[in-house]
Amino acid sequence: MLDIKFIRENKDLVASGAKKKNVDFNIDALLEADDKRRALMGKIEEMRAAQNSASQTIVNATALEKEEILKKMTALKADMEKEEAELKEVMREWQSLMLQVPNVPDISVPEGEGDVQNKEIKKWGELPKFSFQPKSHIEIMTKLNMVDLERGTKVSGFRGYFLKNDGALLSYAIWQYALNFFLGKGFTPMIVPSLVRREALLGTGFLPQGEEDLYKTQDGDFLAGTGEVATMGYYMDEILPKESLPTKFLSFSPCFRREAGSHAKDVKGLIRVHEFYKLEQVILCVAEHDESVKFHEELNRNTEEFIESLGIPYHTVVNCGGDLGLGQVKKYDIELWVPLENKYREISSASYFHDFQTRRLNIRYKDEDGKTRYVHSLNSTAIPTPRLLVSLVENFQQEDGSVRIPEALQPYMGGRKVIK
RNA sequence: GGAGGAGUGGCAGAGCGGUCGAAUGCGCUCGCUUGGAAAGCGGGUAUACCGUAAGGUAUCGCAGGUUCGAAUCCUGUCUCCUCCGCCA
Repeated sequence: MLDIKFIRENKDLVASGAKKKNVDFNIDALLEADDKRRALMGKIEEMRAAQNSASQTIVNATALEKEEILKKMTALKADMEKEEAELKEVMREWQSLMLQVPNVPDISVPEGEGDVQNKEIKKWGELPKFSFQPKSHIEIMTKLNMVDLERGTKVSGFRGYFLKNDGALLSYAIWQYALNFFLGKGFTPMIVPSLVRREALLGTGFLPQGEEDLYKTQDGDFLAGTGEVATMGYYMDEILPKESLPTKFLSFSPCFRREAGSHAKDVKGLIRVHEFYKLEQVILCVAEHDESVKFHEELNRNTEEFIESLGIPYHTVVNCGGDLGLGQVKKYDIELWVPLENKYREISSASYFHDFQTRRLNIRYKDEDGKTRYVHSLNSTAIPTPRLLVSLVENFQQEDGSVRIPEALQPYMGGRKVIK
C-alpha cells in the first residue's frame, strides 16, 4: 500500500509506474474517490463536533432546554446517518482501490512485459561440457534411488514426490550448510509457520490478488507459498526500537503453491512442485531508499556467493517492470544452469518494497525526531529445495551415473565425495 | 468439542450510560533542591487524520447494534486464562 498523500502529490509518477509494471490501474478513479472521502469526512466531523458539544451542555441543562437539544440532535443524527452511509460506500471503494495501487518500480528497472525481457546482469561459472550423453535429474536421481516420483504421485497427487536415501540426506546437508553459511552473515535463524491467517497474506501483498494460487483451509486460513509471509507477519502491529534495525531473519519453512495456471508447465521432475522447502532471507531496515538499495544488493549477493561456493553455473537477471509483483520496487532473479533443458532456471528472487508491505502490516519504528515511520522491508530466497537439486545433480553428474558432491557440502555428507 | 472468566495508555490498575483521552501508582522526562547524588517538591509524558493556526475528529482487542450521547448496554468475532473432554 502506498501513502494516499504520496499518491495525490505524485499522480503521474504512480500512473507511469503502474504502466511500467503492466498493471491496469485507474488512478483517476482513486483520486476521485479520495476527494469524495475527504469531503464527506469533513462534513461528518463537523456534525460530530456539534453532537459532542451538545452532549456536554445537556448535562447541566434544564428539562426544557434538554428537550430542545434532544430535538435538534435527533434531526442531526438523521442527517449524519445519511452522510455516514455514503461515506461507508465511498470507503469501501477507496480501500479496494488503495489495495490495488502498485508500488512504483525503480528507475533502473528495465521496460518489458514478462520474464523474457529480464536483463542478464551477471554470468558466473563455466557451463559443463559432457563427454557422454548427460541424463536428466529425473533419470539420475531415480537411478540412484534419491527420489520416487511415481509413489509421490500415488500418495500426494500431481507433482508429488518423495526424497529418499541420498536425496533426503543431500537436502539435509544443503539446509545445514546454508544455515551455517547465512548465520555467518548476521541472520537470526527462525522456523516459521506455513499455516497463516489472511492478514499476513494481505500485509505481504499476496492477497487480495493471487488467492487462486494459495491452498486454503476449511477454517479460512491459508498455506503460505513462502516463509516471507509469516516472517513479515512476525512484527505486525508493532513499533520496533530503532536500534533493532536492521533486523535480518533467515526463515525456514515448507512452502505450498497450487501452481494454478501452470498445469502444462514443468510437469515432470522437481522443478515445479506443490510443496517444497525454502530458507528465506528477510530484512527490515530504516525508511531510507539508500538503505533498501544497499541491503537489496547484499541479499542478492549472499545467495550468489552461496551458489558460487557450490560451484553451480548461474546468471543473475534484473527483472523487467512487467515481471514485478505489486509491491516490489526492484527484483533480481538468480537462475541456475540446467544442462538438460539447456537453459537457466530461477532459484532465487531478491526484492525490496520500501514501506509497501510494512504500511499494510503496520510495522513501524521511532526515529530520532520522535516520529514513527514505517520500516522498509526486503526479502530474498536463500535457498530452495528440492529445486536446487535439479541443477546440482545435472551439472555434477558423471559418466557412470554417479554425482559429484560439491566440496562445501562434503562435510555435511559424512565426508563423501560422490553419490553413487 | 463443552463450561466459565478476561482484554483500558510504556507497565500495573480504576472507571461499568453524559462533564472520560480516560483516576491513581510505577516508569520515563524537564525543573527546583544539592559540592554531587539519593530522597523530596513542582511540571510534562499515547497515536493518527483534517487545519497556516486556534482548534476539530477518531481510537478503551476488532466489527456491528441500541441511544440525543457508549470504555461502560447488546450481538458477532479474535486473542488470552481456568476447568472438563479428546488426542499426541
